[in-house]
Amino acid sequence: MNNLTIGQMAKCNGISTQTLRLYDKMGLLKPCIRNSETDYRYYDLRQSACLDMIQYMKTLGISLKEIKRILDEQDIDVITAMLQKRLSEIDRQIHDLNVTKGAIRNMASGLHTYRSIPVQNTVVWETLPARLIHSYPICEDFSTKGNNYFEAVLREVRSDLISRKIPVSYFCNVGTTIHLDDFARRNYMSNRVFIWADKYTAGILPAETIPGGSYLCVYFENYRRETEHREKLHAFAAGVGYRFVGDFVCESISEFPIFQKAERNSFIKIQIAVEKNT
Amino acid sequence: MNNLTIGQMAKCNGISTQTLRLYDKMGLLKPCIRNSETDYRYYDLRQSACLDMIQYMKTLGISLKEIKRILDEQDIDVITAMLQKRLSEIDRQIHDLNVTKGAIRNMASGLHTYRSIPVQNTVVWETLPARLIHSYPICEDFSTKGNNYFEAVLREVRSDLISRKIPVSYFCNVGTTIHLDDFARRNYMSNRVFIWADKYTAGILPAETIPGGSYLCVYFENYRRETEHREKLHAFAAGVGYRFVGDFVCESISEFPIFQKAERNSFIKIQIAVEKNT
DNA sequence: CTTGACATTATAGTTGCTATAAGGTTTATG
DNA sequence: CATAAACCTTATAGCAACTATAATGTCAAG
Repeated sequence: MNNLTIGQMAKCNGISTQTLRLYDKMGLLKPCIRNSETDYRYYDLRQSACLDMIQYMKTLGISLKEIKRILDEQDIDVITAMLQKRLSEIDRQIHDLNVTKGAIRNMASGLHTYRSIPVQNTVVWETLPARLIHSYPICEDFSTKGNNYFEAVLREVRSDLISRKIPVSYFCNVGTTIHLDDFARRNYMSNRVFIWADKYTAGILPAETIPGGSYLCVYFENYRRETEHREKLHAFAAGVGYRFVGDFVCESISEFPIFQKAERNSFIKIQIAVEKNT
Repeated sequence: MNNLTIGQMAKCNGISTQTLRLYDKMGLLKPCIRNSETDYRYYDLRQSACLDMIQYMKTLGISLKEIKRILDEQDIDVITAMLQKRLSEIDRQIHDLNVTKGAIRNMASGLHTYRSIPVQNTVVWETLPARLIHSYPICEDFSTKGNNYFEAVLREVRSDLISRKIPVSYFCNVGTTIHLDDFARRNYMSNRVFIWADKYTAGILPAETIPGGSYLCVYFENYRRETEHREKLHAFAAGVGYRFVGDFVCESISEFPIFQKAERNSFIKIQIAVEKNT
């Protein structure tokens, strides 16, 4: 009958000639006729049915190798099993994409906070809601042991998250706390590193609560200035007659290695719960 | 201070040495020290911060090239714009995955029907619900013009679907109808090709209804036997005193180019609405 | 009979790695 | 101190599903 050249067949099916040649080479779809002198390929329009099937399986996310296997084996059980497998893969992909969406929103909101914060390097008073965290107990003075040591601790936390299959994005807003009494005595010994909890991580790690209430906070941009700003909290509280009623919290709102590749550079918010002296 | 070899740095960050070398070559992260004699790379643990950022952006689905651009440009606006773009990409991906899920379920149910259908090549009586379709008017007698001609029509439908950004999966269960009067007169002229409508396609193409009711149906496996089975419908209806009250519908339930690469090979259900003669 | 459109093969490029080869360096052990 | 194990270096190829290009051969129309 009227056979089609590779170009015509490609046009009819909305694919490229290269793709048809690839399918031929892979054994997915051979042209029904091959001119033995010129090596030209000639297709029957009815072979489009096979191309339809291939394209369809491709939209299901099946690899060409698997498609070939399916076309070769001709077993409905194999197809059914493959469809089920693909279905659960898709569910996982959708789940992952939703997690990623959360991570992106989180990063965007950190950047937004950074740009819209009115005052940096100054004590501000905020009412904060109760928040959930997952914490890793430690007992280190980062201000004397140094930034390098902090990184080492972070590496351990990160490994733990990965081993628990928690997306690394949760690692992007890490915080530390200092026990109330230690902070009051200016003994700046961090007692835990934490990440924020949400409904997804709550099922994987046990969560603790940072209570809500009145907080004194300072927003600033460099870890090295943490000591300086902690003193501001002390001075402010003393000045207005507040006392500390909760652990000191140091929270990384946004990371900026973009501005300094050599070491961690965060936009930081330190905070401590206070009450009026009675 | 204490610098790390590429292997130690890789281990700390849970990535391979090859990946670190790649990042170096791409300019994403250069080791802080390079021995000019041995070319050995030495990293500072604090450079992990940059790796964290890279890994984080990777989980957002950003390409290494883009990540490099972001690290180089150091512009928060660029980052924010990128995050927004990525967010809408993800929404589209989730949408597409849901469409794919529907397509897989559809294929699986076709295969299931094929395997669980009790009787093939025999007239059965079914009560069918009303169904929505999108149709392409034609005026062709495939039984004389041939299978090849049918393919040509299908190619046009397919192109139209693609141009309207309807997933090709909808093309996988295509059907044809013959007008009631033509069928009754044994004038087997197809008046339309259709695909099934759903909530997704309904917003893109105008939908028509195939009415519900009592149908005489035949399930069979080869297009070539359609004429033969149409006669069975005529004979059965005449035998039990039914008359045709709706268009003849030929529906492809499942495609099997797997069993015959040279041409279309479907599991087919033909059906026509009937009522008892009064 | 030439011209332009089409066909052929072979090769390289895309992405973000991983794997391997062939060779040099460091460190630990006997 | 010699040697081996463990590490480092560069360069190259492989993955998947194409796309792009080059160099060459064939076909149909004017």
